[in-house]
Amino acid sequence: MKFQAPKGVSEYYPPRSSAFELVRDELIAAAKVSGFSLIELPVFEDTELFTRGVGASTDVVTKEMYTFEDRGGRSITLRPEGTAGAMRAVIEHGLDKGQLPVKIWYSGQFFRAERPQAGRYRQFYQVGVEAIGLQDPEIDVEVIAAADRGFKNLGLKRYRLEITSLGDAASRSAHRKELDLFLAGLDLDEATRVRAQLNPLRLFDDKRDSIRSQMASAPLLLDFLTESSRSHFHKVQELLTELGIAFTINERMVRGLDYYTGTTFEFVHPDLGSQSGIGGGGRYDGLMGELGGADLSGIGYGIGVDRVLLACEAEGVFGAEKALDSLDLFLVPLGPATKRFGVVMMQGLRASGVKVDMAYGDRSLKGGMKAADRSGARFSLVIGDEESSSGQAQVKNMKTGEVQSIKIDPSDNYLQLSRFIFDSKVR
RNA sequence: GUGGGCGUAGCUCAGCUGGUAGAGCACUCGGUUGUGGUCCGAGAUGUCGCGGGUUCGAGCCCCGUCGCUCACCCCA
Repeated sequence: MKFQAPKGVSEYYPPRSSAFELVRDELIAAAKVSGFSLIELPVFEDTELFTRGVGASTDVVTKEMYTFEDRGGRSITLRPEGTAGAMRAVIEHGLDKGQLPVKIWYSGQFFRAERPQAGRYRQFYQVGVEAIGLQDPEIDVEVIAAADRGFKNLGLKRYRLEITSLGDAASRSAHRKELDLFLAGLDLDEATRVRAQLNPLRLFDDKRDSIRSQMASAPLLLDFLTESSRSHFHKVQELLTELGIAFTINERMVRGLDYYTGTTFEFVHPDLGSQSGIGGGGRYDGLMGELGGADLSGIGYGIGVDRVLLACEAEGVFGAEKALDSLDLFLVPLGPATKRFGVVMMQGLRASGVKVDMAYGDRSLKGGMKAADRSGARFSLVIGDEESSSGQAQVKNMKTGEVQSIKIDPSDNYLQLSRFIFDSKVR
């Protein structure tokens, strides 16, 4: 029996894992620099949290949740998204009773039992933020800008931001009335009609030509916004423009989770295959109340790290992958005695923060140098009997090939060598 | 849940109208005394996804099955 990873999971192993790590850390860094604090959450929750929070009619809840019974007979679900769990924690620990807004970020694995496809996995990785307790359009823009900053810092260029407003409850019910009337006159198959009853907005996102052409003349929610919704959305656009964040209005944008209201947005990338969304989010006015907390509004996003990685690779924003987290130094010992010398030396260097590894096994000099090359280390250093006894060695710059004599002295923790390496890093 | 494509060496794949398996990359060693990348030489590696059938003979044909993948529904 040969074991295989479960269907539809993404795994990252060297060398690509360092690219994944970089993407994740950059997205997190953007959240942190925007003033969000970490909230560390469980990957499973009470099933009802999601049926109530995400919405019982959504596809996520009806057919995509990993749900099981734990030993105490409780129904448990692996989290399919982050906001519901974050709100639960905020309410449970009374963060909503402190100073507002509450600004938190999270990251980790999420789970949806779907048929896998390019960029769509059953276990996927997300970095998200939530800002709770403010109605101002400024906070909408701040959240969007935080996501945008992450993408920009990674060097992405070809992504696009799409925004819309789902309005307040009055806007939506006015629109729904018109939309239901319109849909009643369409030629739809049974499954689609059922879907339309649960949430008619979903039909805007259908990719089938027969539906698309019929929906072309459907009444748009944006045309039904109340005065306050309209003005909020307008301010969001103004501020985005002022910040130089390009966007397009997608009046047909649909999100898969029921809790979204008002400002809603999605970042899309053209090079990912069918799943073009790399991140998205929006405002959720009723969610906190629905989950038993104070009736506060919030806004947040979730960014798919797996997809952003694909986007980065499609755009070629990384250089050689092995350079991403490459070693500073690679030691090539000759013979057993110098191997011991090398192990001791590495500990000394690591203590001062030098990233160092060495050739193990009994490799020839050529083999050792080859290993040094493959490791991607910036410098190599051969240690034989001569070096260990004289305390003098040649550091070789692996890129330029130039060598330099340097003192290696255990008693000062190889100070000269580590200095040399750090100095060369600055350049 | 529905539909398409594909399963041959670690990876990417070739294998003509059936005659019992190959390339490139990667890997290891070497090209005479201690310096990698290029070049040259040598070497190791496969239950040709699995099960059954047709045939003197199946990687190739047929049936089934499992897996991967892409797309639809939907979504990060």
